[in-house]
Amino acid sequence: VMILRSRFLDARRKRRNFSKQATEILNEYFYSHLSNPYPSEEAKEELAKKCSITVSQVSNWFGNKRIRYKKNIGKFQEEANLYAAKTAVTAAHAVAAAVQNNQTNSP
Amino acid sequence: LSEDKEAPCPSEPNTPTARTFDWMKVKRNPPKTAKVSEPGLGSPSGLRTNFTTRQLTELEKEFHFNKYLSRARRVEIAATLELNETQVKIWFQNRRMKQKKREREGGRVPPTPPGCP
DNA sequence: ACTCTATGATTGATCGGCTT
DNA sequence: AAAGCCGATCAATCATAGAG
Repeated sequence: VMILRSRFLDARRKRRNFSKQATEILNEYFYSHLSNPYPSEEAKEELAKKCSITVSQVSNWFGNKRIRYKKNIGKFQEEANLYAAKTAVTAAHAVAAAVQNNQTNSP
Repeated sequence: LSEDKEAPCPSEPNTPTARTFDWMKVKRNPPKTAKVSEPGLGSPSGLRTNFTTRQLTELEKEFHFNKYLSRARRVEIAATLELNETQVKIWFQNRRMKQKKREREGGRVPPTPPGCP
């Protein structure tokens, strides 16, 4: 029975927490998209690059975050308010800037 | 300014931030492992089946032989390992996804990157 | 040093969409 | 109409890193 556990004991063993900065970026995205925290493949790639982690790790992070968030919304209330206030506006401005930048550009 | 498009708030129209969106309400149906018409076998409970080492070893062996299973082969495997055909089918599906994920992300980087004490 | 919580990864199984 | 596959996700769990 216990030997059945030895089935794994592989990668899952040596785990490293992401850098404080990476977590910051992921949380900013999560809370600024709380209405629909499902980044597209492209968004995941971008986040992965910014965080210096793999796309799979980004997927794992969002998967865990979503499940754990809805499991106990109250526990994340503070964090939610913190990031929502800090990034919501910034995100909107970023989008506007991107659109404008896209228009004035012609490669 | 205009508001966003989504705002499914059933109750509690209050709360400045952190509203309840529908993705937070998503609930998955419990696993239907085993058939109701097949008594005495497997586990009718809606619990996640824990595959034994023997089962995993056999499945893995078969996978290396064929990435895809034929109906006949699936029936054989299922009988031998005491699993549903569905479980075997799903296992192969997940295994293929896992394989693809590895190939995609196996873009070596661990040869000599960070510390190696 | 130890107990308890936070967190990354794994995986059997589900959901929706598309193909055969 | 039905069954299989894909891609994404869920949900429970494992094992470890970190807080107290």
